[in-house]
Amino acid sequence: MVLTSDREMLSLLAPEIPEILVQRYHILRKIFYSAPAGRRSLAAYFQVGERVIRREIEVLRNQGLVTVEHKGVSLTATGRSLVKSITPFLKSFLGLTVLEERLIDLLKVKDVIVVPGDLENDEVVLWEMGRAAARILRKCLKEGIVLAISGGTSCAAVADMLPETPAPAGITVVPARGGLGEVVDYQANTIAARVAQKLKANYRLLHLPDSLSSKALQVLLREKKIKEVLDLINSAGILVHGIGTAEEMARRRGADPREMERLYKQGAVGEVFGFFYNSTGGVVEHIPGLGLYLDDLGSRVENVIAVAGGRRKAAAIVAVVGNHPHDFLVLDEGAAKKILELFGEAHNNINLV
Amino acid sequence: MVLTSDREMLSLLAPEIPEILVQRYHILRKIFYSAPAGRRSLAAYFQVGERVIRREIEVLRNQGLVTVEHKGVSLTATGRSLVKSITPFLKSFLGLTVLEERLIDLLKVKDVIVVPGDLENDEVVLWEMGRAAARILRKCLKEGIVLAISGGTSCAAVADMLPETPAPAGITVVPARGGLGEVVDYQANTIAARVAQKLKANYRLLHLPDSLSSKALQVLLREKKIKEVLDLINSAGILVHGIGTAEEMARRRGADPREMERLYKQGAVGEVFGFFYNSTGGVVEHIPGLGLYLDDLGSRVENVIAVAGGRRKAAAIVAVVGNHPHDFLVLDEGAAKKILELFGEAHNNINLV
DNA sequence: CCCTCGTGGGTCTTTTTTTGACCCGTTTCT
DNA sequence: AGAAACGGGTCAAAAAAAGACCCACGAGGG
Repeated sequence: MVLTSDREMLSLLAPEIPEILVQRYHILRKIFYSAPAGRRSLAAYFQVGERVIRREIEVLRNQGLVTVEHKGVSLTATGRSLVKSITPFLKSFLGLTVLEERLIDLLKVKDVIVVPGDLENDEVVLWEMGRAAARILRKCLKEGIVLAISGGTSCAAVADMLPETPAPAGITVVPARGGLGEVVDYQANTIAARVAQKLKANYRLLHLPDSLSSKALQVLLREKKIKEVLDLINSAGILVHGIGTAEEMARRRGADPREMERLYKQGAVGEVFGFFYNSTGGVVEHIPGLGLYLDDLGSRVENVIAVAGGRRKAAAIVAVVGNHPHDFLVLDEGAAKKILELFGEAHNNINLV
Repeated sequence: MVLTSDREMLSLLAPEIPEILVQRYHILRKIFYSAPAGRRSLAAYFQVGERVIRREIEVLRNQGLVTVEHKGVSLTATGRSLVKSITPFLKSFLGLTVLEERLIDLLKVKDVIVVPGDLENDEVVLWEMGRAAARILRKCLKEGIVLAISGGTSCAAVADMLPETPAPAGITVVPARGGLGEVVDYQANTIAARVAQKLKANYRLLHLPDSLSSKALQVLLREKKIKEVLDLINSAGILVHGIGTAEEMARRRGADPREMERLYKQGAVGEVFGFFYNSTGGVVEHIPGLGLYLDDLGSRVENVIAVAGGRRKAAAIVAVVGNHPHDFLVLDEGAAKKILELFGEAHNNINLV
């Protein structure tokens, strides 16, 4: 037998390590995002005994990674830098590197970032995905480029996690589509504005609902102001978007039972921008809307960053990303593993907390 | 704070790891060298409870690294390959890489290999040093070259650990000096013969005691057979030698108390080939002998490999190697750390079993 | 202002793990 | 044949981990 990586050696020699490492990292990461954090709340969060957390905190404090005050536990500078920089290493530990490579291969995309954890069990994963996507986003930024960003919690996380460091000049941020849903924080307009603010960039908004009758569309397209924004959107050089499950998105768009049934029969599993995709990546339905018009997503846009997490989105991710020339995909471990399951692949990875 | 290596990160996140790792590796290594090994003998060897070993063995067996039969515990193929290939990784874990770099810098040698463990506590370390030196030796072998090797336990270990894989043709192995001491296994002649056998090379022996009167020397030098061997020795392209402490070597050479006193007063700490070095590397005494005549060791020899281990040899190693253009130095962790102590350097490394 | 809530810390008991100390049957080598 | 060494089993002691609780403190809200 040939031992390839240091990680393998370590796991072989000390099989108990990965678990410890992962748990501790998760705790550290949680503290990173929600400091100051209390013992009890952490314990509740990870669904373990308080004493367990207590012990871990003690270790971490001895290591100088956290400080513990009356307000709760926070990270030291070392701790913060550890959370930020440990990912590549931890990833190899969790077998995420392997996951990423498999997904790049299966989905034919440029790059895949798998964030450790499961969005559905651990809200921190969402922020982590946001950070990962934000990192990619920043690398794609060029002077004078137009950045289109869609709505949803994933894109909101990207906006949240985007650092406020200086960006190239002349960037314009636009929402990829019109308004959808009720929560203002998750609407494309809101997110676009927040991103623009962080990048110190200009932004234009689309003050319209996403779903309109064809007639209304025709009228609005003649509006100069709206036309301008739409042109901007369609000249975007970067696109950041989430991915929805067909069912959920149909419901959110207020589809009636008949429409739902039709979608189901057509095998729709994923949705982006009002396009419903079946599992082989075909568009089965299209809700007319204002904004990015792409039946082949990303063919015109140079950099597309898709962000989605959670096991339940696995099929949707495959449907949407797997058959389009997306450049980047950011997802979580849960979704990544589920996708491999869908492809009938075994993944003998370390199972974690 | 900037985190440089994965090892640092791991040690920071899980400080209990290194210890586990090192202990388990040491056990594995011991089994590697003395399989089949019994629980009780291992426990006695490492001076821990039998049950501790038992538990470790269980883990290792679950990992498929060892098999346990009635004869004792042995390594599986995986286990063997682990022991052989883990060294670089483990070294970084033990901070040995740092040690090596410091020593290269301090002693001004081409390369330093530090073997984990302490020769004085763990006999396995000797074999490990032998293996390390043998590896270097094999790399230096070229067709038609003359290899001179001296006596002592260290060089014997090199001979033992030398694999019997095919070597370049036309190699001649010679003892670096005449006979010394009583144990035939550790005499240069014996070792040279064993090395030659393993390399399937020719060898010539020096059937003479190392210490002779000047008169006898003169006579013998005129002997053609002896002259031939001596010429061979002095045309050596590779030299493998151990390093002795001045005190020990003087005693072994049968020095009387007066001579001992003189050596002590002259500050002799190290010995090689009858040359006694003080701590600054000066030759303070020279016992005339037959063989390699080098007051500047290695000036004519292309590749010199010095092998020595144990804390008590630290000063000797510095004296001998530190001031000569030796190419390679193989030593153990104990000696390496002691040397840094001698140089007044702190070494905050992981302390092990 | 007090009162509540969440915080870290202390302490006790229970549970689990680890370790020590045996003994036993078998194999191996002398 | 017999001694020595092997793995394995077992039980009790010890240690470590975890659970459960209470306390004093301080921030924030009524």
